[in-house]
Amino acid sequence: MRISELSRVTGVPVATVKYYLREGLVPPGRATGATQAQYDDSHVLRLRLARALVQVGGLSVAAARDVLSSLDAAGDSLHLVLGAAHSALPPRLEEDHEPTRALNLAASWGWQVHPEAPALRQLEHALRALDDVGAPADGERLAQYAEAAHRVAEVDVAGVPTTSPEEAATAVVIGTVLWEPVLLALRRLAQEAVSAESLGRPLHDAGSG
Amino acid sequence: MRISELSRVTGVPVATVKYYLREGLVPPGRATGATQAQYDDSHVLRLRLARALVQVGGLSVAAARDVLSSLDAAGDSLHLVLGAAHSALPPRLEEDHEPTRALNLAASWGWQVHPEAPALRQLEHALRALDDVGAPADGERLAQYAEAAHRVAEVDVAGVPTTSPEEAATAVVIGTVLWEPVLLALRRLAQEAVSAESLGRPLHDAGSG
DNA sequence: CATTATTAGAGAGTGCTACTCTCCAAGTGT
DNA sequence: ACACTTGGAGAGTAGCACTCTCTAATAATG
Repeated sequence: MRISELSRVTGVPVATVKYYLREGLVPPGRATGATQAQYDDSHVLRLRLARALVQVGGLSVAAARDVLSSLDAAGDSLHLVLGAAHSALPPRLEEDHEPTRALNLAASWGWQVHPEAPALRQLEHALRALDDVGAPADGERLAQYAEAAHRVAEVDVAGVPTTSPEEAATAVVIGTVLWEPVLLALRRLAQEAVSAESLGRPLHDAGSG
Repeated sequence: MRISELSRVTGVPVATVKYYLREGLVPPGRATGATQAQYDDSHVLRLRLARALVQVGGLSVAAARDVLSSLDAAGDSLHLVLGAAHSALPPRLEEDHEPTRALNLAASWGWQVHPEAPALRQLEHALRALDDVGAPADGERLAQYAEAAHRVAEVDVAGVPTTSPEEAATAVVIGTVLWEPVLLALRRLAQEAVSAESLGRPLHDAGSG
């Protein structure tokens, strides 16, 4: 197919497809002439994945490129793919501190993590932000969060197919990046539901009594 | 204190403090003249909260203003504060579909949610993105996620103080927006830990066998 | 073969956001 | 008195994700 059909099938504007092509999110089509190229189903899938990483996963175009290219070159290790995905995910921290607290917490839960893991710094950053705001994280709440996170992570890892390295790598990226918004949406939904039954009504009624 | 001290104490550049003042994230100081104003501890706290919402929570300046102002006018209902926080949180969806699947799921778990809840549309959007990418969400995984999300939400709601409406409202915002990155970081950390023990080693070894 | 539409590719332009800089009269500290 | 700081507002900047424009080459059609 040509670029206009690729655009029509995916719903991504032609100009944007060209932009993604230029930025390397999508590999070039098979050139059949100086001003002509052919695209196939793999381009369709790749473009959709790129689009989802950017629009749903919240990755910048540059970050999405990194993740997608790690996906190409990753028959070797799924850890590299996971690392690439983690490095690409927001938030992007400009100033970072030594993740001492985060390391201690991870150790206290028996989690074996690389000391340079971006998630460690993200956790440290988030914890310090809670301090600054006058609401430091308490251990109990953190432990509950950690347990929930661990449960989810187990599901994530269990969901990775062992059929082929390519499929596995793609599944890791999807599981890491695209399931994240699912988790956030579910948390917010659950907050609503829980607050409706345990906070909303009592507080509403308590207003006059 | 004057603006330069406010800046020094919080680590936010004077120019940025002025910008936040202009945008209404931080209330004006008590004017003592045409070119002089006094700020106090409440301004310090407010500035830190604004900064955290923007830099850690990922809110836009406009969204942070909305959340913070809902916080001011919310002795009435914590639901309004929660709703404001949820509406302000990314991702910002431009095109949205009817959240039929999300509604069904919520109902199937017995979650009572408002049909117009932003989180519903976010969930619907995320589910469709998974479809597009050729990896539709399976019910089992969703159920596991939902259970984890529900557990976290219960902790969130339980952590809201009942001392005063102001404190409660602030706690809701902090719990919703600033604990979100904590959860994400923990999930990524757990993914690393779990994948190291159950994916990494086997796959590494299997490379040659 | 003539004509019209489409295309690849690259450069430039746009709209938006979050700052950051510049100014200046008014006020402060010594 | 006089250098220095401040509040406030307007203008400028940088980065990002597109989006438009242009050109020569090709495809489609009669």
